[in-house]
Amino acid sequence: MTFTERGIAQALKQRGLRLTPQRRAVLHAIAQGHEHLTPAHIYHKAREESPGIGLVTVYRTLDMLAELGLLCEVPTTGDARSYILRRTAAHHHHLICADCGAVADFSDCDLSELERALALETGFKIEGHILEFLGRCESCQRMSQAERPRACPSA
Amino acid sequence: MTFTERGIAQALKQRGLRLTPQRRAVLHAIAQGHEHLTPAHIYHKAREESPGIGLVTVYRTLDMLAELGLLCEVPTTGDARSYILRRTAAHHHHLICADCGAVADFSDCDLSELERALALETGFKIEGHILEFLGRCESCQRMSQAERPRACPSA
DNA sequence: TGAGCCACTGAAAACGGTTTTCATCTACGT
DNA sequence: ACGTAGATGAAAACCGTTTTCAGTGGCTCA
Repeated sequence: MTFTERGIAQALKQRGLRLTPQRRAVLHAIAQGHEHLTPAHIYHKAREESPGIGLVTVYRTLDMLAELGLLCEVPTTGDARSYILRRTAAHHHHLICADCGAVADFSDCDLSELERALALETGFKIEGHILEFLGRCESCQRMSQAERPRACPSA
Repeated sequence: MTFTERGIAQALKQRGLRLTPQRRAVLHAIAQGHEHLTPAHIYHKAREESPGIGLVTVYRTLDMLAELGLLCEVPTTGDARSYILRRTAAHHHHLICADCGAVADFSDCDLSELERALALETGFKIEGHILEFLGRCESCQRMSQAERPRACPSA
């Protein structure tokens, strides 16, 4: 599934949903963004195009897009949820800059071996995995020499 | 660092902190639990031992324990934060049952190769990773033949 | 033993993100 | 044009978390 307006309009229509100006504004806001996006973020961007839009509509649209599989909700340890564009329908992962939120995608994880071993060992039926790398992107590396406490799930 | 009352009491004392009955109750509640624990969860369990305890104290104690490195906050896509016991000081990951929340630990992830490749490719300085497997534990597999929509980050 | 300090506590209020409710509007097929 | 179901925005409700505040109690030092 590609992220084009026509494709999306079609996907909506198939389900009896409509592509309204507000939804368009949300889509554009998202299409511009290349990092993690919080609902508030998207709300502000969308207001530039559609000033009357309410935060509620943004939430509703995000839910809808997530349901269509066009957005991913990213698991976080923070307070606010965070979405990212699902650029490809294929399985992929992210590399996230802890400072500026920039995201790089990658898809070549090979965990099938590990999955098989774990399934055998634990009796779990494994249905998926979350894999995210955390780090600092090039430009943030340059800027920062400040120290910062690190959370738990890391090597 | 091991999860014994004496060890913890000592760790607290070192920092000028105290092991109060309330904190003890929270610790016991956590020690019993073998799955993901939300603050509310812990609160209810702790009340059995220390009925007067307030939710606030639970939050404070959790913060404290996380700071001491005894708990991990698990990244989630849901609303409520979730903690798990940090059984070992070593780097490790989790296998989580989507139905009942049971957690199995494992530690033999080998992502260093992938990390190196990504760092080279993207210029990121990689500082850690999140790896969680989602699935269904043995007993939940047996119980369920109900369908369930699946979230995005999965294979 | 008493005084004072400081960590700790619980209740209540504040807070911020998200969801629900409701009356109104509007896009779309006919 | 018309009717209808989907969509909208404002306000209120909700829920998890944090802050504030007054009070308590353990510890150290005189």
